[in-house]
Amino acid sequence: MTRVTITDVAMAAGVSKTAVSFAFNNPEKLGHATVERVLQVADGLGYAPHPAARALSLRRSGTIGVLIPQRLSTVFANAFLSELLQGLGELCEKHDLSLLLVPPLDGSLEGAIRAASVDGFVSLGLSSNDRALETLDRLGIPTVLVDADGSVNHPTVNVDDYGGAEAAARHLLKLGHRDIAVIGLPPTHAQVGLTPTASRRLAGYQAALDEAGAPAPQLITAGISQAAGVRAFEALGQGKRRATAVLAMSDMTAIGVMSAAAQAGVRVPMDLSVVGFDDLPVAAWTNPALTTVRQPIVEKGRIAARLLVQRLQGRTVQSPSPLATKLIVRASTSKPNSGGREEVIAKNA
Amino acid sequence: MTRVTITDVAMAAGVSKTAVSFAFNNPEKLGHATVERVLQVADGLGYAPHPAARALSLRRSGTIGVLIPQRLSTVFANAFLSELLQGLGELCEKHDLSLLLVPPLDGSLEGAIRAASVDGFVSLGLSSNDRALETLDRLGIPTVLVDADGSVNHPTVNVDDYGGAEAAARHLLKLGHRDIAVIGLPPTHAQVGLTPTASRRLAGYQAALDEAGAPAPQLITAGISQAAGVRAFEALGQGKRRATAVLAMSDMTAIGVMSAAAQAGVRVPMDLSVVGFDDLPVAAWTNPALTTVRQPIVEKGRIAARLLVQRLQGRTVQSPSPLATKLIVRASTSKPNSGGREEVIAKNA
DNA sequence: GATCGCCGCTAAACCGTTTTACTAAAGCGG
DNA sequence: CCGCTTTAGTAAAACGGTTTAGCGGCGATC
Repeated sequence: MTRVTITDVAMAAGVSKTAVSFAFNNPEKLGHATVERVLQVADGLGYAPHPAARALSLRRSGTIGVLIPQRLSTVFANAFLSELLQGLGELCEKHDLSLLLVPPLDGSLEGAIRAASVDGFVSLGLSSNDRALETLDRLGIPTVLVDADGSVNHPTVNVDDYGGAEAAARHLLKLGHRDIAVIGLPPTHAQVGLTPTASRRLAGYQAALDEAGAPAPQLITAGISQAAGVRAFEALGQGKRRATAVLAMSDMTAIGVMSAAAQAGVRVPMDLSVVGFDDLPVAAWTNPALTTVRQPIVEKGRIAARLLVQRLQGRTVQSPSPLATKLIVRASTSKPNSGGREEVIAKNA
Repeated sequence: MTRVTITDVAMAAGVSKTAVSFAFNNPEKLGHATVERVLQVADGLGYAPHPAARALSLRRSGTIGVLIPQRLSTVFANAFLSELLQGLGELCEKHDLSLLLVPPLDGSLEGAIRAASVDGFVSLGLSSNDRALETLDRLGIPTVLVDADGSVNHPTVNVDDYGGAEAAARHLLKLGHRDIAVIGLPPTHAQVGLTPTASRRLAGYQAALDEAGAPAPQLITAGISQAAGVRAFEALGQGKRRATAVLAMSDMTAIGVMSAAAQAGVRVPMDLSVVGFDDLPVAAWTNPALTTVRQPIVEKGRIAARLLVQRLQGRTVQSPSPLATKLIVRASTSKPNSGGREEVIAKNA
């Protein structure tokens, strides 16, 4: 039992392949009666055009790829991608496009790129020297960058990472913190240095600290996951002068820090203030609710998809200016030592 | 500037197309020197085989589709899919497969199915009478069902929804609740009745209530999202006899109920007990932490992917027995009126 | 009454791979 | 030096669609 092809339909309807193709795609080129009959026969046989054959002939697949620099099990543990896909999905559905998730294949993003049958890519967090970008250019596949360095070749969607980070650090400084730890995003797959996002945020933190004459922060490089936050909390303890506040570059990391803190009997925010980044939905539900920097992730996805669709339609597009970020102050930050262990115990007694 | 094809490489290397193909796929059929030269030339030209052409010729695309019965922006608002994709992704990466997200195109899942260039499908929450299933059968695409009715044609991965629901209801009954509301999942796209999952859970709730001789629950049909939970909470208020406990079929819905409750000054669990379903990571972080039924979503994804891969390799596979669910008791449930508003106020006074 | 244009349809080329069947040359034992 | 088997490579036929160029027939035009 093999798949029914256009030839089968043509024979069954007593017409040529061309006629069948026209019946579906250019019905006005055929007599009304013929169209009717062909469609009837096709339906009866359960015919559906072979997607790959169609893609080969049309030179388009109706699919856009999402280039993901890490393993799916890692990256889906963070709601960031979910949010982005909401935005991407919204536009894709509007334009009848499918979404292909493209993680590194066999450890290599470049291989995955070559193997993906897509009309264009939305690529996440690639720095401008990434070899994957080079591959994209050589293949000439339209691409929109998200969370990347500015690029001449490709439109790029970014948020104001620098400003958001600066606001977060200033918030802590204003509360009176001096000893601050920064938990950085680790380099992703085959990335030489920091991700573009991470380095912009780091610069923002640094600027605020410098401005206030605060000492250099303890820099901890952890992952993007909750588990990474736990590890980061442990690293925190080892410093001679324990930081009173933590700036995390992702909400999930911040959550990991908070849960590890709770485990260790360190109270947030009394003993340790924690600031996240992203403002994922979950940030509002944690206990205490997380102070964090909001970035419009869904909107980022929408814009990226819109830009890509426009490029696919042949229009030339420009990178939008960075989207605004905003500090959302909730309950995970307070003045340092605003109720240390002893103090709390005393109160309860 | 057009894409470089196998013919270009062949000409540049002074060999036939066949030789180029062999150099990549059957190097042992060629002389060592030739292979070397061809690969060199190909690399120099930046050649990558056209995925669609390859798929057409090989009769496989190296992609598996995830059939999603709702819009991406809806379904990604719930971490359920993220979890499932972690499991699916894990196995796909191991087997060098990509994942294509296939939501209803233009409102129709069937159209999306026909247009998708995939080797197989993992399909979510389709009931056995869904027309999409019929389409899959006619096209003869290997499919594994998740959260579906048992099917003769396709292996199916399910969890013990009935048992989990029963345990949840019993928990509330044991605490002393009698007036219980059930918040059901709504029918998904083009679904005639409840989703298979929803009806199994409903049966489980019902069985426990019947067994205890409790009155029939107030049945509220809301969505899967947090917003749906908020709506459900409002519907709750309208009944003459206000329920003292809520059984939600999804953690996100439960969270929506809790936040709406907080907004309305109704305290959880003192005034209202809430039980979720899924045990998404977020359930542990809410305030109060959510009592819920745990199901192994990641594992479900892994198993579904493994089954599909085996089918693709030509092996015949059997549906595994339903995976265990487990009630996780946290802080969102307690005895009814265990501290009603008045009581609390009195205490504080 | 020949010509023009239009309608309805088809043959054949093309998209870019893989693979089967075949050939020319080389190696080798007798 | 002659047949026989490898070896190294190629031509051509798939795979299943779309699209271009063209062809016969027929009513309207001059």
